[in-house]
Amino acid sequence: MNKFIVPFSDNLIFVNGGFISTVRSIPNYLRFLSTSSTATPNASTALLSEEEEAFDLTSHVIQEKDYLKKSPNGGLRVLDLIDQGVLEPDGKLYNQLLNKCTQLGKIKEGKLVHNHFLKSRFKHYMVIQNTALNMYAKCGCLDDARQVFDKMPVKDMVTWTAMITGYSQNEKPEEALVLFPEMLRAEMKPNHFTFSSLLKAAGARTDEREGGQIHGFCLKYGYDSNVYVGSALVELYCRYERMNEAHFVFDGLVDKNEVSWNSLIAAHARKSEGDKALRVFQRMQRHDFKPTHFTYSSIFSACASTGSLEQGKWIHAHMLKSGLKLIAFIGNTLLDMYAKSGSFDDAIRVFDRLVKSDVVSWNSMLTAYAQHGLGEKTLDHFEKMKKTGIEPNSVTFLCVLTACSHGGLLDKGQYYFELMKKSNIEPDVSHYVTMVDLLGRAGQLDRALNFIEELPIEPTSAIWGALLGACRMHKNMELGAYAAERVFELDPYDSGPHILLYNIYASAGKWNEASKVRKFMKEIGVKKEPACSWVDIENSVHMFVANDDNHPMQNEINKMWGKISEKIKEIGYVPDTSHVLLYVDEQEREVKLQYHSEKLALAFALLKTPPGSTIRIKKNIRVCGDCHSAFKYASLVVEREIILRDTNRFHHFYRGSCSCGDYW
DNA sequence: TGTGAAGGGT
Repeated sequence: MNKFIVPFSDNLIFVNGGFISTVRSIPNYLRFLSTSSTATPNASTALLSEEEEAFDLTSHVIQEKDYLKKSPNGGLRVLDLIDQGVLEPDGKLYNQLLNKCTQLGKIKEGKLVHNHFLKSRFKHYMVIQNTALNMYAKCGCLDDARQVFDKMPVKDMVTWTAMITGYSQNEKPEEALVLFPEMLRAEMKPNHFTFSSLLKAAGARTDEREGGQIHGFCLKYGYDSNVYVGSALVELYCRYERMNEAHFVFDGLVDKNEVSWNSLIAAHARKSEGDKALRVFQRMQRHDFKPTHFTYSSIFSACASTGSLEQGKWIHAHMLKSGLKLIAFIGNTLLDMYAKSGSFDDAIRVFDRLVKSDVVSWNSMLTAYAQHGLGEKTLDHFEKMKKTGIEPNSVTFLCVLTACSHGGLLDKGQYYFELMKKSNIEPDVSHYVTMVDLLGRAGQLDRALNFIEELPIEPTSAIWGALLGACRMHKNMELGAYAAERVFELDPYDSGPHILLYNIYASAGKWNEASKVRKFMKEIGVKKEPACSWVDIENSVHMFVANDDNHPMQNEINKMWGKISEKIKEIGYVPDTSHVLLYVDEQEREVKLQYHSEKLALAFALLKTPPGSTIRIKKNIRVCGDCHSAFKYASLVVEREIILRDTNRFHHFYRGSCSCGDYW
């Protein structure tokens, strides 16, 4: 493991892993700051809404000043009372008022209080100036905060830190980092507050040297063992996706708290490392730390990404026992986990039990309906949402349009696209892609092309890709080739469009053209992602790749599929060999079909799960037409519900039919 | 009387 080297001079800056660079003076440090900037969300006011409803500046002051009880008016009555000479203000009062405005995000009132303060005899009080600066920064008014900062003739360490924090928390990491050397030049000594904000800022940028340098300063000033700074360091290395370093810093922390644990769990969740996230979660409890909203939110998100339904259910039970309320903060990820793992009914139950839902909860539910092919139900849900007064946003409309596209609801899709524009929500690329998909799937290929040509933006590869997909579906070779060319001009290295074009040619028997596509792919070095399926059995994931016969139970799997195949043929299944897009004879095509990864996964699941239980399979590409047909018959023969999640949506096979109504 | 770190939907 690498050691951290402590710099003992301002002229030397070291980072994790050893010496990176020598900086002779502080201005040189600035050269390390590149210009790109990445955003970090700030959710500090997430749980304030109930208190906000009860906003009343006066009532806040009343608690401490009895004579104000006689003044029933709220809001800025306090300022009037000062003007009328009824109330003699002191510095503490201005601070209280400014802080209350900060806490409730009441910037308009805050500005009035600030202006009043500037006319008062306390206007030179640095502490109150700091409070005002902090108020502007917390409310996202960075220009106002900066104005306060620039006008302050005397600044202390809190002034500098509040400004740095303001930038850090408002997605201006570069500005935060630039201020640090200035602060040092002004001979201010940074403290643990300064470092936690600087580390957050550094974590939002791509140049890892910056974070390393700040880490060096933390060590130099002796703040690395502070619990806030330590957690920020863990988070920094998580943001850089350097998990070994993150664990190394974490293990070295004498003082850990929930935040340090949550950072690690969230980072593994972001990287879709569900098993690692779960391991940290279990360790956290062994060390007697209580999981918080953040912990559960991350854990459910990790389970959603890996489709670990059983583990997710176990943690859900754990959460219920802990007594934490099902607020949107956790509920939305829990809902998403159930939806993504195919437990649609559980997703609805979570939604219905949410203590307070927000626009994300509604959008998540809309997504769940849309992905399960329930077009009309998605639209009902959307109408219900509007009645509750929750404002739809651009994601809401994307969910609605996706539902229309997947459900074949052409007219309704067009209606909602217009409604979106009328609601002053500007469509973005994702909406345009969905509209092309909607028109294309419905077979309106010319209209889809027309739509693209009239777009107010330059069409992207995703937009042309949607048209290409539709051409594959409707076997339109000429337009497909045209769309493919546009995609290749914009993004030649994505394998998907090449495969689509190959499939268009191959399914039409145009083997010369098809082989040209293969040749072109080889020339530019694009490789086809192998098709694979997963099935989760007894807490372990089993993966199957098409035509792969390396599984230890391969013989049993083949025998099982052989049995199923015979039975489904008896009731009408006919292998559709047009889905084997290889230049091979008919008999070999049928053999190829039976080794499709989803069929192998299904046969294995039938061997390993009790009769009657639901089978859940995941696939990395769209299900093929033959497998879709075979699964419908299989669900009848084996009397099981089979849920298949592919890249686009869910298919629920039950009693011989599929929830998608064969439209996908 | 003032300053800090952790989560989510297509």
